[in-house]
Amino acid sequence: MVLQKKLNYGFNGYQVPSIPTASRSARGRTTIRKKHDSNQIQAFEILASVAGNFLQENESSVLDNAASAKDPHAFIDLNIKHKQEDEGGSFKRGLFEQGTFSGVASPCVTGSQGGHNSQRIMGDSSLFGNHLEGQGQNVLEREDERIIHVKGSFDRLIEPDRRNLGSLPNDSTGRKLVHRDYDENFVRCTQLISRNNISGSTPDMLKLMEASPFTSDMKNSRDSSVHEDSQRMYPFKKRKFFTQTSSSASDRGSHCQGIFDSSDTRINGANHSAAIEESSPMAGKRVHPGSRDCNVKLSIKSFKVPELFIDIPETATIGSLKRTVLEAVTAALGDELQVGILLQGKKFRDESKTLIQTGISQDDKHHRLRFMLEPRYTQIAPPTYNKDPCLLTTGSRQKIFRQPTSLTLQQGTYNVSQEHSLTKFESCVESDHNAVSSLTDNSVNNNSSKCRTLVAVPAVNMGMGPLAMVPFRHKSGNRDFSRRRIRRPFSVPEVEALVQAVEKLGTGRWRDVKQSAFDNVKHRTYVDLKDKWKTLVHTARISPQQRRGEPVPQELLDRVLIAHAYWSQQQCKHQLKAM
DNA sequence: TTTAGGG
DNA sequence: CCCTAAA
Repeated sequence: MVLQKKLNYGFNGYQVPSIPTASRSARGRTTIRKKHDSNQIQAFEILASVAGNFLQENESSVLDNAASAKDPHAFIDLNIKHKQEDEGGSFKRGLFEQGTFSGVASPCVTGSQGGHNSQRIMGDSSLFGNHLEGQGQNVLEREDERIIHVKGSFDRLIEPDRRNLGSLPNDSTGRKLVHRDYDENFVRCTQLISRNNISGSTPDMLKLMEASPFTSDMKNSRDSSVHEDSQRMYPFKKRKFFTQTSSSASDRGSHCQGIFDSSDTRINGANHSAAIEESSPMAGKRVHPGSRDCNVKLSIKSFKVPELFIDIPETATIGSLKRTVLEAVTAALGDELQVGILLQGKKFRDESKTLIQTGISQDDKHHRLRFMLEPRYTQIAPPTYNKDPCLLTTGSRQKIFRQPTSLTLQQGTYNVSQEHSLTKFESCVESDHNAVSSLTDNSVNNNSSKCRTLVAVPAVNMGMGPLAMVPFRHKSGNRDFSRRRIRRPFSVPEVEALVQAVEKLGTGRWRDVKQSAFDNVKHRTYVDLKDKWKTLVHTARISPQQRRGEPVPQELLDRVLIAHAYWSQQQCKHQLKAM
């Protein structure tokens, strides 16, 4: 029942320090528990070197350079961008100063939300996704086994959601079509393996990034599951403490929860670009004294995670796999991490020095800039964010607690025939064609014109400094967090069903509409349907050229307008009667 | 919980 | 899609 085949994934990611242990509860659930004495974080290093303007001048050398790294454990690809100060898209150093590490973990591109005090950091999961997807076929191939081990590079266990494990179906027979919904995916992650066991199979990250196997190999796969969420992002959304204990979305119960700090933080992202920006109070202070016209932009393009073992049912979707991995990565990064700076092998402690003063910003390939992830000294005063971007830290203001997610996989044969009636969806196997289209717009912030890249070379495998032993999470308590649901564009058949239902029931009875046409579609809530109708009406009113996504047949849009007009009128009549 | 709307 | 005030 449990795996035998191990799939190797090259996660571009951090070497994740903390290693919780997994255990099984009586109910067979896998839970994550911190090992008593491994409740610590191993510091690890990311070695980087300034490599000049390669993005522009010699990108291939960068790739080669990085690719030649022998130690797969941790290398990080950084961009340093010199950018003329311009109000529009200037880099905000805030992130580095305040440093949500999660933002680093997920290559981030964020647009500053003008006028918002809150930060919205969109992290990118595609980085993981591409790799996973690239080998996702392997997963799909394993149909004879219930569980598949996914071996990545990650020093950490992932924990499934305890809440829904119980719902893991034992049997797929006799089930009717089910949605392949993340929320129904069950993922079990149990053990981890030595970090050294990379099997040499850890794909070169950079190459993967270039090749993006998923897009090339999976694109034509018949199994839409391969497509599923290929380009999706999994933003984390922070919740306000003490508010909203439940969500209206019915299918969110199994989402992992956690807590972010009180600022509104989002993680989201774009493909492989790793520009990191942040809108924050710090944004206004980004000008370095003495170098006010030249910012150094650092962006972590990629990173590798040592090893990760996941037990995952073969019936799990690629999407759930991705999510699991992402979950693990983000969870592992958690809080309590900070980044130390090593310059030429020595820890650089003077945070007041500027990049220029330290030479980091210079076009110098010999600086050997390193970053070191390390536990945060709890007894240490919070880093001074305002001073120097050299220290990335999760910072006290940016606590991000995460809990492993639970993905329950509704086992069941995924029926390709996609039987659906116009009025009732019992199976929704969309292939999300249009999800792809929205992704071209990444790396927006990569103004490569003045971009330098720090090529990370593999870190010397050590990093067990004195800081290595620190409780991973000594602060327990509120960990509630939920993530934004994945985007699931409505397919045409769904739209048709919706239209038909609304034609029949009207626009004010979304619960009935849901029940009528989407009763078995768990990921479509009545709110979703209502929202979709709203957008449909809007879509129908705008010119076809302005429409995006999978085109909805004009005929349907016409019906939308008609139905909308009709029911609006009915509503008016009712209101008049009531008066 | 649903509805209705703004974000 | 999310968040929420209202119903």
